Amino acid sequence: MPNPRSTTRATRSTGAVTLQRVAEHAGVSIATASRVLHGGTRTVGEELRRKVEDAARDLGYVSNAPAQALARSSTSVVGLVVHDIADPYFAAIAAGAMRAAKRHRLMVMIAATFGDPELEIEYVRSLRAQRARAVLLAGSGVADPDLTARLAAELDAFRADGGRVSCIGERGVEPYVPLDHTGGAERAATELWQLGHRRIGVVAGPEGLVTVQRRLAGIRAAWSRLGGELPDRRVVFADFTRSGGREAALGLFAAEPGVTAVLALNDVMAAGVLAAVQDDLGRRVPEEVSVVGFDDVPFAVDLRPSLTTVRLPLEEAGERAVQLIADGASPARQAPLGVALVVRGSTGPVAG
Amino acid sequence: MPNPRSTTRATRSTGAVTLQRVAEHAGVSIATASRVLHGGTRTVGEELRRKVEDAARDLGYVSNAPAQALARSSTSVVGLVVHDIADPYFAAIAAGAMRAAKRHRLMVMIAATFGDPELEIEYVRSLRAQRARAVLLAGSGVADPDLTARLAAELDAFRADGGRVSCIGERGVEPYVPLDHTGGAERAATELWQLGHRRIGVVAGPEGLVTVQRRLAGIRAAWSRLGGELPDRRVVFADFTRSGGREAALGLFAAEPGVTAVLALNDVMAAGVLAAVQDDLGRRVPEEVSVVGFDDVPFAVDLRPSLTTVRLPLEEAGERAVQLIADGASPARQAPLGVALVVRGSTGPVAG
DNA sequence: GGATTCCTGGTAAGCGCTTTCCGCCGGGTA
DNA sequence: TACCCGGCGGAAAGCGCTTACCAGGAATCC
Repeated sequence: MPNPRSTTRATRSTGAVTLQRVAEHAGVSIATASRVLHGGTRTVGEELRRKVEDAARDLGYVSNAPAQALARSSTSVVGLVVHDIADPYFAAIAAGAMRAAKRHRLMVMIAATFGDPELEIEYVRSLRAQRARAVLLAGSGVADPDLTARLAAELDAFRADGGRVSCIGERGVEPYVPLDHTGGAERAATELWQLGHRRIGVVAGPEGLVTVQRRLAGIRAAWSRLGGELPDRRVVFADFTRSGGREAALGLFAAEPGVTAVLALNDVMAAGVLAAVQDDLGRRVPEEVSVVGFDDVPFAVDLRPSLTTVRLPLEEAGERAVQLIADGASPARQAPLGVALVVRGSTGPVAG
Repeated sequence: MPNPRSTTRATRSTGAVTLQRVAEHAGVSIATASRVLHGGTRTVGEELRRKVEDAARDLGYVSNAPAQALARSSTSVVGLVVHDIADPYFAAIAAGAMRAAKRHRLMVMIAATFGDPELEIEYVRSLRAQRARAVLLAGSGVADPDLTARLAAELDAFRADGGRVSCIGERGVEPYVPLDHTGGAERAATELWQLGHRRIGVVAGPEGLVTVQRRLAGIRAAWSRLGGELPDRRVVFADFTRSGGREAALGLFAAEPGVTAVLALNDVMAAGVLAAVQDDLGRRVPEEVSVVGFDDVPFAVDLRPSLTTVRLPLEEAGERAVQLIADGASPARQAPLGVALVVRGSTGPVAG
């Protein structure tokens, strides 16, 4: 008896219903049982089919996914790698992904890196060990050649093992769901310019993140096109969190009190900025200071004043990313998802 | 050649590094290789150990989790069943769970039921097929005997197959992480009473949810203990969403304009209530109407006025639930996690 | 009418790993 | 010197499932 658990298993014999048992119960070969229950390409006669189905029902058969995975060398699991699932940005993406996964009868395994790129690599590796059907990278990468290369190597290995890969936002990985960070940022900056703001500040996320760099580039591009100035001291980097936003805003206004508008690179930070400006600094929004966010997470509309922000169709992005993976084919470039500036109460014309 | 993929695999022979290959490369038996790489109980001599490790590294070996799962009949996957991962309540629980999972080197598979109890059962079944090590039920159940029984049956089957189960909040499933919904609700209601409110309204979630019933029971208990009245028409049920909260509040005030305070049964609904009261109805909070939420999700503090709410330690609950599962032992009853009323700006004394 | 297809059911060879034996070897012990 | 014991390596039997291949029987074709 090579496997000691077989003893154990005999004890709870009711629990471990195998295909074998079903086949015996139905009086057919296990090949036939397999064909009926896991639908191969072959047809099975009406009578036997019935018998097998009845037996499976009677015994309460549930297939053994690992065994199937081993035999078929493929699973129905997709891995989703995010920075932090409690962040509404990633939660929205995950929700979309899970919705699509349900349609495709896939299970979603989520791994949170908490911003650590090493962990991201480790998780891809782990997903490879799981023989996940695909991995979906949701978070922005960092602009580090070494890390990028190591991740790429891991992804290649994953693909070599037959897995698919997709990601949200451009990241040097194909296929991906395009997200126009730059364009959205340009639009936001342009809006501010049109409202008459000339001295704006930027509350940015971690400097290394590609997403941050893109959004920042969009702002810079728009600003210089319009003829404005954006000195480095008006751009402050912090964590992509509420307190990061609050502290960054405080720092920004301490150094540059004359700023009339601040662009936060995501809504969570914007919430912090709003708190800093109104509660800590006692300035009114939007009369004295305008604030713009990014992402349009669900609570943006509930901030006071409600937040003007760049809407990113996050749920849809999540869905698409899964489709990309599931549809087997076409890593065909798709139309970028529409980003739009949602103008709400936190922005207004610059004070006379 | 029984398996057609073996042909395919031969093609990508670089990708599929098996233990077998590692063993050959190292010049040892696969038993030894297994012992070195997957740490059995037996010791392996220094020299061979080295050889195996080198071979594994050179070849880029990654173990095949499904194969291991089959051989050991156990995995390192835990399933987490939530209603909706985009809801900050569940996102927080998930974040905690994933943090703990990382410590225990477990992978988390998340399934979203979108409130459908049938789906919940289906997912438990699916997790059973995956031979998940455990399943963690995060959402509230519905108070339906049939559904409850069927879920219980599925969970028993899961356990019979060797899986563990735990859940957040009492649900007739052991072990569980106690969450004092009732006590929290009592505290919130009491606070309102002490502020002088006598005519309060409740904006509740779906009537069938056990959590909703508990919270409601807490409010009713406190209210009747204090000597107040809470007629049914001042309790309105709706979806646990922002728009559910908004519409419910609108309905509540249409029927009972004299209400001076409303208790929303979660913060997301409270955001909707705040919008309805201030924007749609034009009443001031807290001067004319006080609003209390539940859960203390991250954005509660950013609502205007910032939301008075009952804090539930959600992340911690998620962590504990995973620990319960991982610690093998002790389904010992633990001290309930502390709930606390966080008084902020949305509540005030009843208008003279 | 005999040979060829089809169709459908069964047999059995793996998928990649774990773990039980078994055997060998060196060192105590009697 | 004979014997036993502890350590360490390997052979091999599965874990539960899929599927190529085979084998009859019925239907089809000259």
